[in-house]
Amino acid sequence: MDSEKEFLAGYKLSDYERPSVTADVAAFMISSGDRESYRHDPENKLRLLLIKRGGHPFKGMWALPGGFLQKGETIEECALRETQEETNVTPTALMPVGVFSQPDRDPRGWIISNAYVSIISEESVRQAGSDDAADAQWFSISFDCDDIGSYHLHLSYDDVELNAVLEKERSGFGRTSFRIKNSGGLAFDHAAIIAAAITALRNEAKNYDTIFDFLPEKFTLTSLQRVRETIMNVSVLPANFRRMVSSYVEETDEYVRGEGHRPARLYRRKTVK
Amino acid sequence: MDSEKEFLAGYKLSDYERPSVTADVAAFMISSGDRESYRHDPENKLRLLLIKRGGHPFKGMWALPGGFLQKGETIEECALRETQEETNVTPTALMPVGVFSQPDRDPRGWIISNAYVSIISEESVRQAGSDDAADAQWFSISFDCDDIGSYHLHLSYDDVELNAVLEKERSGFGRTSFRIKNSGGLAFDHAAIIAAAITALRNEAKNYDTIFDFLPEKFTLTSLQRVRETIMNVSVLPANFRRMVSSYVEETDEYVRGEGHRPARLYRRKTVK
DNA sequence: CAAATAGTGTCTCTAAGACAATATCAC
DNA sequence: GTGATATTGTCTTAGAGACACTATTTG
Repeated sequence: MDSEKEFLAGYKLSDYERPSVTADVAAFMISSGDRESYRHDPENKLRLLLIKRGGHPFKGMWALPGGFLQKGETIEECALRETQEETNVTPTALMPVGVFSQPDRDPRGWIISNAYVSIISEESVRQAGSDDAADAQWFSISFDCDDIGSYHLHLSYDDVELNAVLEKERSGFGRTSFRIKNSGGLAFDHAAIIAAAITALRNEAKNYDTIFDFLPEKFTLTSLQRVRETIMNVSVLPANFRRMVSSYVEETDEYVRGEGHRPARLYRRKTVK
Repeated sequence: MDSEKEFLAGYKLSDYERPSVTADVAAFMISSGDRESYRHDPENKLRLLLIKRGGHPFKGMWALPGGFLQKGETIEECALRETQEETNVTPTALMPVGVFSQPDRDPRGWIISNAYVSIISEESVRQAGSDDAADAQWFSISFDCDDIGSYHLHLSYDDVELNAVLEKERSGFGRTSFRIKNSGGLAFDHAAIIAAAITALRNEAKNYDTIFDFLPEKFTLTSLQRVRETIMNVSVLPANFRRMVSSYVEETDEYVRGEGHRPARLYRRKTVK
C-alpha cells in the first residue's frame, strides 16, 4: 500500500500530446408562434440556439455554444456551465449525444467535442429576459429524410437560412451518426452534431419522459401533445394521446380560461409512475 | 479568407492544462458452458474481459482493458485498437456507453475515460486461440437490482470473485449512470462503467439487433434465443420468440445434427427487414 | 421407448389507432 | 349560434404472452 503512495508521489503523466476537450451544447426550446385567429391555438416551433462566431476560424458562421473543459469539472458540468453562460437559464435536462473526435474536425488543432442536448423551457427563457445579443439566436429547425436517404437540416431565423445535407453513417445502440455532405454554413462539424442531437432527442421523446422538460410545472394535455408532435414531427389523435400519457400525469384543480374555447384542465407530471 | 489562413498559421492552442483521454472497453462474449447430459443443451454465460493490473495504481486489481487516445485516431478507433490488442479479435460491434470525467477518478491525474461496449463472438475468440495470459480473463457476470434499489455486480473467474454494489444515479436518454457504493475490488471507477455498459447492452438487446453480433453467420433460433436471454436475464416461450424474430432472420437449407434430439434448422440474419 | 429440443397453431390480453359523440367556452 | 378545443367512450387491429400439440432425433 505504501508502495502505491510512493508510486503516485513520483508519477508524472507521460509527455504524450494530449487533446483539448470541449463540450458543445445543442440547446433546444419549443416556442409558441402567433395565433391565426383569437380562438386558434398557436403553432409551436422547435428551436435551437446558435452563436455567430466572432473570431476565426469560421468567422461569421453559426455554431453551437460550447467551450473548453476546465480543470476540476466534469464534462456534464462544463456543458451545464456553457448553457448557462449563453442563455442565463438552467436547463431542465442535459443529456449526452456522443463524442466527436475526428482528428481534423477543428482547424485549430486536436480538439475533441463532447456533444450534449440541453432542454430549456420557453417559460424560463422569457423570465431570463432577452439578452438580445445579435450573435446568439434561437433558430427554428427542421430535419427530415428524403426518398434517397439524404437528410436535410434546415435552420432559419429572420432572413438567415442554413441548409445542410447529411447522410446516415452508422446507427445502433440508440444513437445515429451522420456524415456531412454539405455543411450549409455551419461551423466545424456542427451540422453532424446537430443531426445526431435531433435524432437522439426524437428517440428519447418516444418514451414520454423527456417531453415534460420543455414545459412549466403545470400544463394542459394539449400543450404536452404539441411538444411531442413538434419534436417527433408526427401527429396523434388527441383521444389516443390522452390515454397514452394518462399514467405519467396527474390532475390539478386549475384550468386555463379565456382561450376562445372550452377551458383545459392543468396537469402535473406524476412523480412515480 | 486569407485572413483565416493567417489566423490559423499563427494560432496556438492556449496553454490551459489539458486532460489525458482514454478509451476503456467492456468487451462482452457469450460462452457456452458444459452439458449436464449428452442431450441437454449447454447453459450460456455472459462474460466480460478484465485485465489484472500489473502496475500501480490499483496494482493487482482487475480493470477494463483500455488505453490512451493517440494522435490521429478517433476515440472509436482507439477503442477498437485496444480491443484487438487484448483479444486478437475484431469485435462485431462497438458502441459508446458514456464519458467518465470525475476529476478525481484516476489517482494519476486528470484522465477522462470514454467507455465503449464491444461485442465479440465466441467463435472468433476460439479461432484467435487462447493467448493464455493469466492477467487477461473472461469473467462470468451477473448484474441485478435488489428490493431496496441497490445493484449488485458479480464477476467471477475460477476462484476469483468480485462483488461490487452500486446505486442508480441518473437515468435518461437511453443511458443510466451509477454511483459506486462498493467497488468490490475493481480498479478506478470501472465498477460504474461496467454497470452502465451492461445496462446499455440490455437496453439495446431489446431491439433484436445487437444480439446477432454474438453469433456466427449461421445459427439456430434456439441459440439466438439463449443469447438474448443470457443478456437480458429474462426468458420467453420458444414459440413466441420465434414469432418475434421471424422478420429479422431467413432460413438456410442447413441443419445441426447429432445433438440427441430433433435437428435444428440454421438461420441467417436477414439483411433488409 | 424416453428424454430432450424443434417447430406450429390458436386463444387471450393489452396497447395503440380510428372514429364518433358530447362538453364548454369566447365572441 | 359558431367555431374552436376539451374530454370521454367504443370498435378495431397488431403484437406479445400462454399453452397445447406434433415432429424428430440419439442413446
